[in-house]
Amino acid sequence: MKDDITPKDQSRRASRRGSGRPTIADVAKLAGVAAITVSRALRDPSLVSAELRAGIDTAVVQLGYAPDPNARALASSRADVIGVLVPSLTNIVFADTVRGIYDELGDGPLQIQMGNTHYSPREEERLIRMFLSQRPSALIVSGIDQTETTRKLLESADCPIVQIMEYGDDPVDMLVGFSHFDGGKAATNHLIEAGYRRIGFIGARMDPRSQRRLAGYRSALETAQLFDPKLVTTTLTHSRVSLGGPLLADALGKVTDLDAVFCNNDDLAMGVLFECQRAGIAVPHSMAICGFNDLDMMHVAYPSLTSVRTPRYEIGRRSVQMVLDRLAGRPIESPIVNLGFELQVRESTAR
Amino acid sequence: MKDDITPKDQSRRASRRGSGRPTIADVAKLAGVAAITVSRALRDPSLVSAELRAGIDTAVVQLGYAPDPNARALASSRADVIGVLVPSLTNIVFADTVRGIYDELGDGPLQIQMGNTHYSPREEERLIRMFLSQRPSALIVSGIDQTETTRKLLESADCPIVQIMEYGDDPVDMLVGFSHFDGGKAATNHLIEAGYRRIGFIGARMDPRSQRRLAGYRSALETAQLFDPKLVTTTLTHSRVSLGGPLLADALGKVTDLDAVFCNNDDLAMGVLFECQRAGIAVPHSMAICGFNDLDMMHVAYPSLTSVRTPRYEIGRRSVQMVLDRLAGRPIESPIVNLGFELQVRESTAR
DNA sequence: TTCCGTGATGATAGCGCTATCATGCGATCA
DNA sequence: TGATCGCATGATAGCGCTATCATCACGGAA
Repeated sequence: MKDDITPKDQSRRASRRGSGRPTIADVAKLAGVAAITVSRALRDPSLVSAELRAGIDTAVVQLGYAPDPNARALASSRADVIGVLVPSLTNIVFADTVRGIYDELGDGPLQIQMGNTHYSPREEERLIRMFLSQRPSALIVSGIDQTETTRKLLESADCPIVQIMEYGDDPVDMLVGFSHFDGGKAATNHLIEAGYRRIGFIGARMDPRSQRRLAGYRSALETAQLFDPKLVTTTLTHSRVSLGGPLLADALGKVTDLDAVFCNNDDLAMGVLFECQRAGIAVPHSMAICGFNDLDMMHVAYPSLTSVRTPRYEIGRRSVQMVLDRLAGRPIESPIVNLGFELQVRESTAR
Repeated sequence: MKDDITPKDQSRRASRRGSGRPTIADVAKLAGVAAITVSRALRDPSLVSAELRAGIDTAVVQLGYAPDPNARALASSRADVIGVLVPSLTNIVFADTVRGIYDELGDGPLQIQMGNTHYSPREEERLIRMFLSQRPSALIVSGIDQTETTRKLLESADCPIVQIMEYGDDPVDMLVGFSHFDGGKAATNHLIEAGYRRIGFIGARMDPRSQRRLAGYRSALETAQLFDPKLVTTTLTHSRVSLGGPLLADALGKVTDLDAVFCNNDDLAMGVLFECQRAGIAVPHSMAICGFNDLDMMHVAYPSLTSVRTPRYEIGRRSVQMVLDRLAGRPIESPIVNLGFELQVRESTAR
């Protein structure tokens, strides 16, 4: 067993470098064709006759050959990588979207390179520069509020770009999302129609999407002549369930007759619910609660919580579809896709 | 504005291929040194004299040069990429861990390539093969239950490997995690000590870690002579808050005098709490609830929920530290790190 | 003085793959 | 029948970078 060196090992051993793994040249030799033919057979079998293809496939299996993505990327100046930029990895909203992206990509050749911007436009710019140096096949970025420099970088990148999560009319290239303004407005209108009059807004980490939801909330209240700046309670710290209670307390400190809250997201809504339970505030009679995103927990909470269902997972899938269509040269129906949202009315807002 | 072609563009235009971006050769020419010197200055400035370094840095900035990671990987047969394999992207446990990994890597040269195994060992094997074809700098994989083939693949990979999330004495290379068996046992012992006697187990998607928590639960109950197979209620579907209620109902159908449940994770525990509220079951008097992981929501729930706090984020950071130490040739204190857990006793288990 | 070691720099030759152009061959057309 | 075309295959030359070895200047030891 100790001298079982294969011929390949020996030839490799003589060379100075190399990985020891079979290369396209090894496959070519075994199959009795030129390396370039193997390359073609692997990338697009229709370019090679059936006989050669069979021989090549056999050789590939026999050697356990796997193409080197780095060599491929260098030679073709195009990496089989999609860069994905999200502001947070732990925010379930983006986690769902990223899951949609992975699912839609399946076990195809495209890999994902993920970047976490931590809600920082500067960090986003740095990551985009870094990603572009790899010549990705496409870039998927969150939001539409890039810095001017970032936008120029994206515009001059020669690959498909998809901006996700938001709706807007001036994407760098393609866009898929929904209107946060409309979502905030719809939720607030629902509370108004349900008969609530002192409707607060509770928000954490006021990123651009949160700001737009707030703007929608404000627009609805102003139309109904119910807006009051004191109704708005926000903080810059990142959102979490345990922030809901303190923010509600803040809000009640400013507006004692508060009878409803539109929470910037479901975590806060859940925290508000717990705080109400603890403080003995009846939901929905004394306090209505509406969340945003409609996470799974919302419909089982007691009382069940009204929320705005957002198409997070679908956004991920759709963005990849658009990228794949573009890469395959297929026509894109529309470069701007609005996937909408759906208000889920439940016990927490039924007076 | 239409004829503003720079000299670089013109020379590039003459060549058949190329990206149009400045290369190391451009920097070298501008700085008046050889390409290899630029390469050295970029990778390890101490190899190059201060004067040359200054000139090179200037040229880099002036040209906006960024190294091509693909070319680098090809030439050095080592990509600046760490492969990370997790079973789920939306499970907050892994999201926290991945966040720790990203945070510890910071803006260093190493990138992350993430793979989602969907709790499938076969998929894990496929992804590891794919990752290895890139010659990653390191691999971080979840759990210790790889297939035999996968384990061999990992053992023969010539890069650091860290298995995370679990504790065991036979890692492929390095390991950082904690004992799920002990966690399950500690939680169950707490319930026993608190005076509960009919303690159920509720679990979803019984992956290996869940199985070990169940084994810990069972061990504790058997020691106390309280075990009864009917106490265990599990399902294979993936865990979510809305599964807690139905599972509790199942459990109560089998064991009418159930007085406590140890939930496989916090989502289920939260679902169980809501179901109790809805069904009018007093927590903790008639039903104790204990979760696992101690997500943020647990301590603000009403009543607050007992849980086992797990070092998810820290596992991510530590795994990267171990990888970086190894890559830098620094000594590793111990290849096996047990980060432990901490039982957080709250209202939901205080009879 | 001679020699060798050391450290900085350079020349060369790939890494494994693919873009590009060249070749050969049979089919098609006037 | 010869010109022409399309198609399958091959030869060649890089993609942008780094491993390896070569070179050179300098300083200290013998």
